[in-house]
Amino acid sequence: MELATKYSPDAVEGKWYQYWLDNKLFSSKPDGREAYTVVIPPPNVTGVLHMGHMLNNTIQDILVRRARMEGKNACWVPGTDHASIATEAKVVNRLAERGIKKTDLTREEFLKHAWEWTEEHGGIILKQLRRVGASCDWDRTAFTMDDERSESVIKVFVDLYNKGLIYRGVRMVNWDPAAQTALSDEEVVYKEENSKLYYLRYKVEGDAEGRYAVVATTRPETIMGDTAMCINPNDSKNEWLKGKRVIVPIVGRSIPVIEDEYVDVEFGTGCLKVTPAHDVNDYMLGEKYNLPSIDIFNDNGTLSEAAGMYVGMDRFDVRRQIEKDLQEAGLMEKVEPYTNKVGCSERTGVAIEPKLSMQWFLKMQHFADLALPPVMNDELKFYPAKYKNTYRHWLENIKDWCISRQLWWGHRIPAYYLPTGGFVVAEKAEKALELARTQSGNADLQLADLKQDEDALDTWFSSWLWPISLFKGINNPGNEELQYYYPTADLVTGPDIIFFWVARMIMAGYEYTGDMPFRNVYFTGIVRDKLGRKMSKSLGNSPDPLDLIDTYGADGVRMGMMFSAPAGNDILFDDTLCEQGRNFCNKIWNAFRLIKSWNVDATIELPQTSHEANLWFAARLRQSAAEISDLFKKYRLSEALHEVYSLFWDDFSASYLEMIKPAYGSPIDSATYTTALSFFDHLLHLLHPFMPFITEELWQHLAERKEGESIMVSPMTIPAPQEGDEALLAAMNHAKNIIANIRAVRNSKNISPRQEVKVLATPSCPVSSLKSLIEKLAAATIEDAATEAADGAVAFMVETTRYALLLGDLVDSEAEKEKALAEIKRLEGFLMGVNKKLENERFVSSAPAAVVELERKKKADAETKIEALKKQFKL
RNA sequence: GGGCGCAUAGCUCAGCUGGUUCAGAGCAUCUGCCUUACAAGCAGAGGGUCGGCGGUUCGAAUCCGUCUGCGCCCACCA
Repeated sequence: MELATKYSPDAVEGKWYQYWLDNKLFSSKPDGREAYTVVIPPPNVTGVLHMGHMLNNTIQDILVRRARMEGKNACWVPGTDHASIATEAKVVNRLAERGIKKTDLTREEFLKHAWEWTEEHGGIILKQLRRVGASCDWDRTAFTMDDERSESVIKVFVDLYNKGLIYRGVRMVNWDPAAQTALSDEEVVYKEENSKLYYLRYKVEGDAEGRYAVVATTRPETIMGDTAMCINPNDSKNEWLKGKRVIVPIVGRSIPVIEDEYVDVEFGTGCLKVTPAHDVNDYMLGEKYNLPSIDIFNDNGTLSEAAGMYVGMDRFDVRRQIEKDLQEAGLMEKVEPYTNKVGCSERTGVAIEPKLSMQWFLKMQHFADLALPPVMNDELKFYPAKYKNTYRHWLENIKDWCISRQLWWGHRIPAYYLPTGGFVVAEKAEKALELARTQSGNADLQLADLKQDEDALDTWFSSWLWPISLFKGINNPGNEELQYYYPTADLVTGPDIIFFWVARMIMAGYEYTGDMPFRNVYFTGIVRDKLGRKMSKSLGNSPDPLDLIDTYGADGVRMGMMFSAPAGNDILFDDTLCEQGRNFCNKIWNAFRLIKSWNVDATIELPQTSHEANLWFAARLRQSAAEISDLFKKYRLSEALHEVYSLFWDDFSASYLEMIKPAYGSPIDSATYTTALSFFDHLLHLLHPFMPFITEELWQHLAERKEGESIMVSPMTIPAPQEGDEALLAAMNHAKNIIANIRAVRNSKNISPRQEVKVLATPSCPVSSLKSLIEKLAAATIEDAATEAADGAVAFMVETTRYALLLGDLVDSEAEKEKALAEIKRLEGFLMGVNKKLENERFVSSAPAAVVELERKKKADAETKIEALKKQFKL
């Protein structure tokens, strides 16, 4: 088949993905091979692919494909997350567009809409992942709210409740007035905001002089909830307020002045208003001093009846209004501009309201104790390791996890309330009824008498089971699949969800399987634009990955992402990187076209230059493959890619192919041709994890393939580096230097290198002869050069080629000698240091044996080197 | 406020236990080339007191101290 001059991704990518699917090449079943398992960080079921997904899933695919070609049983499990708050918000919005309010619907009706939405939009993102080339085992596709996963979640809830780790209680929680639900601490993000600091006058009750205390606050709208004023007992300037009562401005209520060292003497006036219902610290003071608590807000952020004033107004409108009213009443001392940090909902963006409410909590200390040691002692590795610190800090200061959400979209809490008070927790309603009857002593109790808790569980309460529940490990502990695939190998995710997800999966892993959920965690960076800004919808600086794929091809975009994606570092994404990726595809394509264009003539003898080239590139390939393996082990994927890139471009295309290339129109000998094809095959294997499509296409062209064969599942067979490789590589470097010299001379004399020269020097070639040859070549016309070939000392041929190969030791000039002298001097200095180190008993006895050994080796190497140099230059 | 990390070419970064990768790579820039696989290409060139200042050492991009400037995480003062 004729190959197009330029590579066209469109003609290739869809075709091969379908081929892989048709031949079930992604699917995995337990067998005798070593398992390599990855579970996808489940994207939101209704989400669409963005650059973050692109990066994350490209990395996973690279790891999975590499493992597969290494002969492992690779299993990448895809799935989606129900993302309760985000999805529920989207459904609510859509209903609103149709004029339907959530409050007008029953739970069942609402859920019907939500499922409709999920089925309509769900899985779009999974389809998009196929365009990226993701080699997931699609037969295993899961959803955090499918039957298996839901059962697991409920089972775990009941189990933890029975273990006494889940409790219900009134606590100050982060309330999202837009979503009207509680949030966990992790779902609150602090944003800097320019606001004002209001100084309010609290008149002292019964003070003859009419004096007042001044309180500084950023939230004057909460004064209706004030139940005390607090001063620091050591604050001399407020000493006079001790034991007094003050009047809340406008409200007119009399409240006590209490004393606590919590109050910062330096802030504002040193007087703090205490609103136990609406501030975490005030709540603590309220508990300590037994203060009443007045909840002045409704769930939607408007003022409640309890406030007594401004009822029904929004909290921010009240702030503006009360500012005016205080001014008019002469109760406002002053207003200052003030920058503070306001906690906002991660999902809806509105300012969260600290609110007292009844919620479900999970005790975390037990889990922290389980999850900290394996990470700290590197049983479970983090890449980059710096995140170990972050992880430790969080676990050492862990707080209980608020797991209930006032949402309908999610796993409903399996708690059932008895008509007489109290509740029972059970997986199924029938079981709950049984328990309820026992608990209440009322055998006539009916299902209808029980009322199930209205709340749903935090989304992460299902995600934390993901690596286990995907293999049915909760409902069916110790089953065959779980034993085979678990623990999974690598988790690839962003550092932003280290607490939400990574830490909690580790906890659940140890709790429910007694083992880690994954052996390694690779933290990706955040994808930013080339100016370093986070990609966001509002900035409009986030390209659509699918558009990029249309332009550059999936392989090109994957290359673009990986070119600059060191683990844990943010990546500054730029389209030109994809362009470079696309160009590389074309380079590979053209290299293949060249090889395929040659006619083989079995009667031709193997030319000496080609022989040397074959030997050299084989050595280079072995060396490079070993290097790449090492980089993969260290998860330095970007560097591994650079290595493959340069191996293919610089060494294979620019050097090797040029060396073996026959004259135009001439045939090639069969030994070289076969060798070149085998090199190409090896290179495709090295490239495949990064660029799956073009490598499959070319691999299929490389030889006759049977239906169902694929590079994807064909093993990588590059041998390990061998004795003598280094000498070959050194010889090639030497040859390149000589060529560079020839070119430099030609360039300096403005001689066009239209026709270049292939030089072949034997090891016995006298250096002096070579030097004069270089001079002559530099000036030579083709005819002159051909004449020179008659000289027996150096054989060379006129060719249209760009490289030469030169074997043998050719170092001999004065300049080289000087360089050698300098080198000897440096080595001697080095030896001095090493000797000192080795003579130091403390070093020898305390340093690890391997380190001391290394020092000895370095010393020996240096000595040998000096010896060799001296001998060579007769010093 | 507490913790972690970063600063090397115009940009993005490598540089491991101090010397044997020691000042590097890719991109960008500039120069010359439509050359018989590839202009999505080829051949070259320029560009850095390794953030500042001190210290340790025979020797420092590398170790220590300090200052400056960034980034991230955690906590949060009303």
